[in-house]
Amino acid sequence: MMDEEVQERRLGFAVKVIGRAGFPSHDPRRWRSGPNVGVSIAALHRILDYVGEEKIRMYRMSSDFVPYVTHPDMPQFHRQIAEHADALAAVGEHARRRDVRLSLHPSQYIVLNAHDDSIVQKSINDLDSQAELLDAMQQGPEAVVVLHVGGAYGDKAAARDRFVRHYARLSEAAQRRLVIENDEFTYSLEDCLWVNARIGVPVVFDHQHHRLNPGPMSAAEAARAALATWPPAVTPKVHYSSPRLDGREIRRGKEVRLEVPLLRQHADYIDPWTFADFLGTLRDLRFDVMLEAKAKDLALRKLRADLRALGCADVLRQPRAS
DNA sequence: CGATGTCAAGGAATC
DNA sequence: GATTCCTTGACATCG
Repeated sequence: MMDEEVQERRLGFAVKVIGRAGFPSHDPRRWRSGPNVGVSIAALHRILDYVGEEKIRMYRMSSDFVPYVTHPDMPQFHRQIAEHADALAAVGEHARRRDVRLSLHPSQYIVLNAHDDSIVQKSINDLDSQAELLDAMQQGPEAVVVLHVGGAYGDKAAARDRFVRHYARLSEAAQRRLVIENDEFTYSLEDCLWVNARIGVPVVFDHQHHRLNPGPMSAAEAARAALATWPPAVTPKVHYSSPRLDGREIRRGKEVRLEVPLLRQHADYIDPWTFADFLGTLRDLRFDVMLEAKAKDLALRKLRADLRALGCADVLRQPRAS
């Protein structure tokens, strides 16, 4: 029966618990109040208890988990990971005990392929720190740091080359943890595969980004190509979201138009039919699915319930590890 | 106490 | 060159 559990695909959600009150993701206080990773660790223990109850086995931690840890003007915060090594190892053990796969996704300000070297160096410091955190939590190779390739700066090929060059400056830990994700505007899945071919960094397939910024491959083909970039011993993962369908009406005299950009945003919940169709094309492959929906853990719980109600919960089953 | 302003950070589109 | 959006919530401060 252990084997049956292993056959269930992991579904995950990002950062914020909204299905229950009183589960902050980290210590959110401003620097004047002396925020500390110890508070974030206590918060994560609570979240792990919650996801354990809900049988959720994947969770993206807040990228602000260690407050101000790389802030250039605040060296007093820079040693938190070393100072809390024991507590970090303990919370990491808690996650492993519950079989919860952890990940991190640095914010939009982390741009490894920037022109400005001060931005590059700040980004490297942040990525090194995020990898150091997962190492301190003694997580296996499935705990990855997910990053977009970055800006285009009017010359995508040159910017892509810069990503490859700057990657070499990351710490060993950051290089080992880093994976890249296709984005909705600039770097398509093909671009990510190009980077993978150069430096071996695995690719997270983001379904909605692929639909918004597609190449020649269908979603299923693109997902297969991305999944193949992962080492055989590491379960890959993909990102899945549904578009916001409501629109804000803008009235100008008699004319009424709808704001289209909302479509690029994440919906509150996941459309179970399109989700099931997509997973149905990949039944033979092992991978986890990170859901990106505004309703977070509630969206995950609702998706599971919806798939059961619609009779397609079998798409959450996957082949055994080989 | 409720309302408002603020938060470390970048890129790109728009004007 | 400057402004705004992206997107996010809750801290922090003010009235």
